[in-house]
Amino acid sequence: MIDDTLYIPLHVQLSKSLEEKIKAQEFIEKIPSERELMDMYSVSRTTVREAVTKLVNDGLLIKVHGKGTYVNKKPPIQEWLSSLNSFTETVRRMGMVPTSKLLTSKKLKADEHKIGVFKEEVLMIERLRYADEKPIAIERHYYPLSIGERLSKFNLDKETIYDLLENELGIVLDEAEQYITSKIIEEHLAPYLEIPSGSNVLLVERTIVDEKGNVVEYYIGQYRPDMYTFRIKTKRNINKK
Amino acid sequence: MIDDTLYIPLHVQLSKSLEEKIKAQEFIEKIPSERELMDMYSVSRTTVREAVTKLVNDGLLIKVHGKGTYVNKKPPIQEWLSSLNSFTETVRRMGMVPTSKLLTSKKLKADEHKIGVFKEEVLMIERLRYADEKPIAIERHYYPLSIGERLSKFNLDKETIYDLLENELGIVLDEAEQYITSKIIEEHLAPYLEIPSGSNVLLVERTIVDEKGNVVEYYIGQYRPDMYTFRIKTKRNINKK
DNA sequence: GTAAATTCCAGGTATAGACCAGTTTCTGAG
DNA sequence: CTCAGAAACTGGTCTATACCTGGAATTTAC
Repeated sequence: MIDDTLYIPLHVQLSKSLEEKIKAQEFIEKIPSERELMDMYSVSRTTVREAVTKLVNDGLLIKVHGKGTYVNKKPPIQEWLSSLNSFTETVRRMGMVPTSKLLTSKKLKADEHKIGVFKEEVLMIERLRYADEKPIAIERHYYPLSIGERLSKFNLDKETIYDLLENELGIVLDEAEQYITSKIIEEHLAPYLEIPSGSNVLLVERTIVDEKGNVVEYYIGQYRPDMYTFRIKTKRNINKK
Repeated sequence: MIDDTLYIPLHVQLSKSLEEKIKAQEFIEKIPSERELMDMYSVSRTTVREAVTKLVNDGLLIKVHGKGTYVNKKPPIQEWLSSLNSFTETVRRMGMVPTSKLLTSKKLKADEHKIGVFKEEVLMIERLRYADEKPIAIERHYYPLSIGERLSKFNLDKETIYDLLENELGIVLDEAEQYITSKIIEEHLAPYLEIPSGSNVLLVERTIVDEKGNVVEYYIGQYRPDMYTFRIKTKRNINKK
């Protein structure tokens, strides 16, 4: 079950194994106690706790002192909003496989979509996003042409856009301002997400700027609320003095 | 420096001590090695690592294998209950007048609803929130009785609860974890928000803990999505070199 | 019968010690 | 003098052990 001849740390192997069993519904509500896991996998309690702590931080498990460790039944995908993450990163961290399908990629006059942040032409990229082959969201990215033209040379089905921006185009994503609300899905998009038209979606609107304050991206995402939750952890006094 | 006669766990004390020193610029770039910290504080390496790991997760420190642990010079922006949480403040900033109507205030057994967030009885406060006399949200706050009984002596139609908690009751709100998603409104609440039953609402779920990790509040808010948007400003966390 | 005490099992904290894996620095052979 | 290689750092992994606190069931006392 766990192989210590591999180079992979035991707590990582254990963590993955637990994650698979959770997804496979082998643990429905409660997972075995830490001491039981010690025996089951023949590792020390420290290793068990390290593996479990990882899954707790990822939001998959919830520990209750004196009772046990439980499977979190909230929607499977939770986006961590205290740092700027992409769909790809988020889905992957939840132990699922993210994929994309490119729907549209075209130039637009900035005023067509009433996008105040851009003045001239923009490139609009529309993608359908999947997690484990289930459609989760429709995302629309808008870029100034200077960025968009370089971006459109890549395979946007495979690549994660933010990696491309940062690593291939050398653009630094610095700050983002996001709005989250909910609305009725745009009629023609309902079939893509495999939900009835008239359903509600989570709407995310985002503007990203670089270090100099230039708008790098404007983004609109529509997410299935039964599959996606935004998660925010805040702590006081970190930057306050 | 560290007192093990207190009830506070050593790794928490150490973590706080390090956090203070980081903020006080006592560690400018690199913090002492784990083995040095062991000697400085007379604790085991496990304890040191636990304390450091916490600060790494919070984004204050960055570990580099073989080199050392460094102070993150771009700590993530973490908005507290400013734009994101305080209904009162948010509405006021939009130039509207926030008001409240107390719907319910009663004691409940804790066990029906939640897994282990509360152990004993709780006080539940249910309020209808208005902006310029239009109903916007229904909020439910749950408090342990020790807090709830003191809280219920105040006029909850007028006061903002978080001000009361901090300024009147002297309770320190330290960390909050929140989930934002969307769902169908609870049938009986639809008339309060003046929307058709079956409408979608923005759902916010939140747990706030104090410095020792005790749960101070559990909260559920249901917002009219046509009237309310959550705004979050984030900075990309750079975990590289 | 019911309430208090006991016991067991859960996670929480903490120690000491061993060894592994990158990185830098020192050192000695050529 | 150069530079390979050892030594001496760093964090990373892992074991074994001990005792604490919280929750719940069971036993015991009244």
